[in-house]
Amino acid sequence: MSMEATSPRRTRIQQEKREVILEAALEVFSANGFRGSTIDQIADAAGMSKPNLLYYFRRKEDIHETLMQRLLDTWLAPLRELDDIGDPMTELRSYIRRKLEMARDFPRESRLFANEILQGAPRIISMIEGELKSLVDEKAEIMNGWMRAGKIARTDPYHLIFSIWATTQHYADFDVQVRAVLGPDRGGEGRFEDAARFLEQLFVEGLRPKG
Amino acid sequence: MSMEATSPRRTRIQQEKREVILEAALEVFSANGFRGSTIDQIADAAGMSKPNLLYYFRRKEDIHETLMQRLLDTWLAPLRELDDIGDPMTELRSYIRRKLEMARDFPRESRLFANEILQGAPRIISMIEGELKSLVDEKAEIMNGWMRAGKIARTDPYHLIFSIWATTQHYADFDVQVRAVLGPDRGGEGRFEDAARFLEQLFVEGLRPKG
DNA sequence: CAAATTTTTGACCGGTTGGACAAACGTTAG
DNA sequence: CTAACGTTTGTCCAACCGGTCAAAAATTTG
Repeated sequence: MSMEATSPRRTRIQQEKREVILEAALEVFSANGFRGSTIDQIADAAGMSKPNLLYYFRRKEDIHETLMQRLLDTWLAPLRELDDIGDPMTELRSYIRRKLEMARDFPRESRLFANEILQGAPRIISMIEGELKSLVDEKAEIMNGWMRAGKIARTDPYHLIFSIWATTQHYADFDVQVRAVLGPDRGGEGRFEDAARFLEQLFVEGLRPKG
Repeated sequence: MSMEATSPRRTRIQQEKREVILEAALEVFSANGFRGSTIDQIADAAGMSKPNLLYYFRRKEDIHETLMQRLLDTWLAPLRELDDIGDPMTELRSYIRRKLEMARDFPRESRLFANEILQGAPRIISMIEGELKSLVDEKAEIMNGWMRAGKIARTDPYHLIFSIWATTQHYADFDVQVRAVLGPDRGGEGRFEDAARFLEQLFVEGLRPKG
């Protein structure tokens, strides 16, 4: 008599297999997009049959939805850590570094997110307008404080956040292009070190408060 | 007896209809991606039947390929215009402005390109490794000259170009997110003006040569 | 005009895809 | 052991999708 409306209450096997499926789905979705991926591909990658996979997730969309919900949490974690306790410029440099590390260590998550936004964010628009916007509003207010205190240059905190997102995620989402342009010699793992150095210089100098 | 191997030699109707199809395909592909788009959708948007569309483009891939070839040319035009005749900082500011204008005026083209790169650029990897890389190499060398002459700060010209691409294209590719975060008041057309002001400040201050 | 050529369409086809289903298999508790 | 429950799979289906084809309609050419 297990009603799953209130709490899922899942078996040990169900928990494990769902994790396996989500990992496989992340791989497939991030590489091919939602419509470009098939349940068979995900089932293959998860090492099980298609009907078996559909026993754990009733519909293809359910997998994607679960993935996106978890994604936003981990994806916004770096921004959540930014607060006005420490030195402003140090806080910003840490944020940029953490965001770049996420692009390096979790490129599939970044591409999954980019794919969704590119398609108009049909499945997560409410999360964007709600949770994400609130967080950005909150952090933008902190930055406004830093500007009033003369700790960083006066500028638009929203576009500052956008530019940090854009420049860091670029190394995950446009990885193919980055590696192709840098060539075999400079396109190796060291490219993230180079990017970190460049971005630190750009933002630190770009936000240095006017004397 | 028209062999189209050497030169296409197309009818007036063929030229016109092919343009209509490409315009419709740009709309559909940029919104849904290649695999997410159907020939029927494109035919509908072009105001003709599917077999009729297939009379002008034999395969779905042919439409996409034609679109991508044209795209790269117009997309790289702003970078092509950058040269070392004028003042370095003025050149860079113009480049950023032009690139941002492209994101504003041709968002579909930007999203089509982003979609392709996200999927690993399967259909245009050769153009990226060839034409695009050559152009970037050439312009990076110009920037190196500016740095040696002390006109702009010493930094990595490749990552500088990446950061300009990333920040400007962000306003086309992540448009939904940008508008949602800025909200109804600040998310209107004025967001491009705000972005232009912010980016100008960031890059001009960030690249100011050390005295 | 009439013949030749180009354009358009309805009908159709084979392959793929998301998903349903019942039956088989495995596991656990009494 | 056996009944109950959880897991797995083979089979099937309807919808969709890219593409073909023959024939009709429109246009161009002589």
